[in-house]
Formats: sequence, structure tokens, C-alpha cells
Amino acid sequence: MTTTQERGEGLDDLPYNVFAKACPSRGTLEHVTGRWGGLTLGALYEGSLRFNELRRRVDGVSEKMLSQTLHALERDGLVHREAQPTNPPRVDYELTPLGRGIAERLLDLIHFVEGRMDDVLAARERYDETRGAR
Amino acid sequence: MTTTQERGEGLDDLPYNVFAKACPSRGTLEHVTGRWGGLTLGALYEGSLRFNELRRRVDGVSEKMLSQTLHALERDGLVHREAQPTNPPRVDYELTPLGRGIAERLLDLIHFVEGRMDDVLAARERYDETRGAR
DNA sequence: CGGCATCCCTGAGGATACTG
DNA sequence: CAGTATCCTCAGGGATGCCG
Repeated sequence: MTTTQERGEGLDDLPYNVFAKACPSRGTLEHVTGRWGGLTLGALYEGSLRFNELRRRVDGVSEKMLSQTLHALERDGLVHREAQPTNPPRVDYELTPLGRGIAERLLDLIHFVEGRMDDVLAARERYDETRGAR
Repeated sequence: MTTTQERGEGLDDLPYNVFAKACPSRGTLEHVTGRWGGLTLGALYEGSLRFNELRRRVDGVSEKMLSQTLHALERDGLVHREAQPTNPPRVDYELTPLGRGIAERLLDLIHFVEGRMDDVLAARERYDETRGAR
């Protein structure tokens, strides 16, 4: 028996539904919106970048996490990895068309948030002062 | 001296830049795109919901995490909490105008991802089979 | 340069019990 | 119903070292 929960309560009629725990789209969304995934996609939106360039762009990411993030994005088909067998090695990462579509929407969100930070910060102050910064 | 890193390499000229480690927008973006934040905002987009309704919508979220998530979103001014002092208590959560703006963009992203899951799944199979599912 | 392997620790987050 | 308080686990993620 299909419950409304499994179908997503009419949010949409797509075969995939992020709100359901078991849906694979949830995993991909987490890769995309995860701590480093979003910033990585955003950084690559401007053009292809090498590993260490990327690392400098995404301020604070460790080598390990960037590597791990890139693998997940590559596996999901959002990022293409192009390795040149030169010495020293040169590896470029770039968005796939699918990755571009996602990055676009992500950047839309990011820019919107950045543009509203003054409101957010003001809301925080009001909240903290009302509730005694508990 | 201001480096390109601090300014975000020309991605935008806003005073806030998610790519910088210390920028407060990074924190808010994480609330919004975090494991439960995004799903919570998405669920509230359809209309106000009570605590346990929300809990059922966001499949898999624990009581504690939902509570915590809602507090963060309320503090950032994205969600409004309306408590009625009845018995039993009734508390409704709804998006603020700012929260709506964010949720809209987030749902845009979510629906895009859901709509492309077949591509993602296909890419995964190709990846796993090439690299031996290591 | 572009990684992978390993160790280790913090904190996100689940389970449970209790309160107004 | 709508939470808060505690405990505890495990995995996210930092630091370090090594390699092609």
C-alpha cells in the first residue's frame, strides 16, 4: 500500500522524491548541497580548474575533502575529470552540461542568500536579544 | 592588502562572499542547504505546518534535529514560529517572506535534481563499471 | 603537482526518557 | 502535542606521511 509519505504528499509527481528517506535523489542533493559540494560546483562554474586552484578557491577545504567531494561529483556525472599524463601531472576539472544546470541553480541560491545577509544578521540580533542569547 | 581570494575572484562584488571561510553567509548557506534545513524549508513552502506534521513530511528527521533545525532557521529569520497557548499546545511554523525567496530557489534546485536522476544514476553505473566499483 | 593511506578526534546526530 | 535533557555512537573531516 502506497502512503502519501512515499509519494511526497503531492509536492510533485516525479518518480523521484527528495523528501522520502530512501530516494536516491536525496543522496545526490546532499552531494550537491553538502558542505563542500556546493562551493566546488560554484567555483567550477566560471571555468575548468586544476586541483590546487580549486583548493585555493574553496577557502578552508582540506585536500582530502576536496578529493572526496570531486569523486562524488564525478561519479554523479556533474564534473568531468581530464588528466594529462605529463610530468608534473596536470589534471583539470570542469562541469558537465548536467553539472552546469545544477551549478546555475545553486549559484542563484547562493547569490540570493549573499544579497540578503543584512536581513539575516538583523534577524539574528533580534532573536538573540529577545531570548537572552541563551 | 586585499587578495582576490578574499573578494571571491570577481564572482560578484557583494559585501558577502560564501567562498571565504569567515563569511557569515557561509553559515546561513549551511543552515539552508544542510541535511535537514533544505528539506524543512521545502516542506514549509506549501504552507504552514505543525511540529509533528513537519516531522512526518521530512522523512527520517529526528525530533531533536528538527527542533534544532527550526531554531536555526527561525534565528536567521527564514521561519516564523506561531505558538498558541492552548491545551494541548499548538505551534505552527511558516516561512517568512525571506524564507520564501530562499525556499523557491532551493525547490528549483531540488526539482531540477529530481528531474535528472536518471542521468545521474546512469553516470554512476558507468563510473562504477569503469573503475571496478572500488 | 595531484593525489591516496592512515591515524585520530570532534561533533553531528540518533535513541531514550522526561516535562509542561 | 511540542518540545527539552542526556547519553552515546559513529562517521565527517583535519593532520600527517608517502608516492607516481
